[in-house]
Amino acid sequence: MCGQNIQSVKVFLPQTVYGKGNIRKASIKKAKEFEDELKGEIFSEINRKGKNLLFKMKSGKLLVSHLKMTGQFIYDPTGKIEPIKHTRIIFELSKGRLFFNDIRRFGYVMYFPDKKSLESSGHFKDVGIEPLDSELTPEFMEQEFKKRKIGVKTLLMGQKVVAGLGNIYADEVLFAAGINPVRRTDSLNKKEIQKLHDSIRRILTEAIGLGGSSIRNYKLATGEEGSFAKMHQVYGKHGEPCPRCKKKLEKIIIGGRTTVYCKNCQK
DNA sequence: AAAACCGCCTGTCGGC
DNA sequence: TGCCGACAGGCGGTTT
Repeated sequence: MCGQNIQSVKVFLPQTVYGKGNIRKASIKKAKEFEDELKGEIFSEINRKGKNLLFKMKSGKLLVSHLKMTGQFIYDPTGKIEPIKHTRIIFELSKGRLFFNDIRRFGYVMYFPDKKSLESSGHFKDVGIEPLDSELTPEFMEQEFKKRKIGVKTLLMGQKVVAGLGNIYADEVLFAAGINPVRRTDSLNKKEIQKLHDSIRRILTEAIGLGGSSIRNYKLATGEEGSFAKMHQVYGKHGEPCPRCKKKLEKIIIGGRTTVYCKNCQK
């Protein structure tokens, strides 16, 4: 896909290309702007920051995308694949087409004219350190944990300190570390934070190796399914016996999200 | 100021 | 069989 020229762009769902905070202010004009600005551009590189995708054009123009729950990019070099009911954007390329599909309309693809405008937008101001980055040290975590009075799962789910953990991995990591998800971050001691840090590294590394979790049809870019779901210890298993102590796994709601943990093993 | 809560979305599934 | 409510969850915006 990189090196390809964009012949034309068609936005089918205008809210897909709105800026942060402008989702409600529907405007067809903005979609037209998006289409016009990208016409003739050439894809040069694709990167990732937390859960965001960053597409860079040869001219310096940028696209920032978040897939949220159900978004997907499909590149079809043959040009034979047809759009589906949930196709929100089509990029006509010099060779084939790129689709942005999204069933639930949470995802977006935002346009920025250059790096400076992206920076000044503050779009990434709440995206913290990558969980597998060597900069995410136990010492850094301890320092961040100390200055907050929120539950440890809430912190892991928010992206401000650690970027990229969602509901599945927050639950799995806390189980592995033996930490109760409602524990306040400022109550965790050095040893617990060390264990949490190690669990984050171990579980994410393993999950990536297995291609992720692929619950409910989520797939890899290749169309294959990840197999980490087989390794889940607690996610989606409330009512079942704890794999460690055999006591019943509990289900609670934290921040509106289902949380499964073992009352006995997670202190 | 910080933390908790709400709303956006549609497909799927269980219960009646 | 079909309807209908509950559920799935990232995270910005709003309320407490």
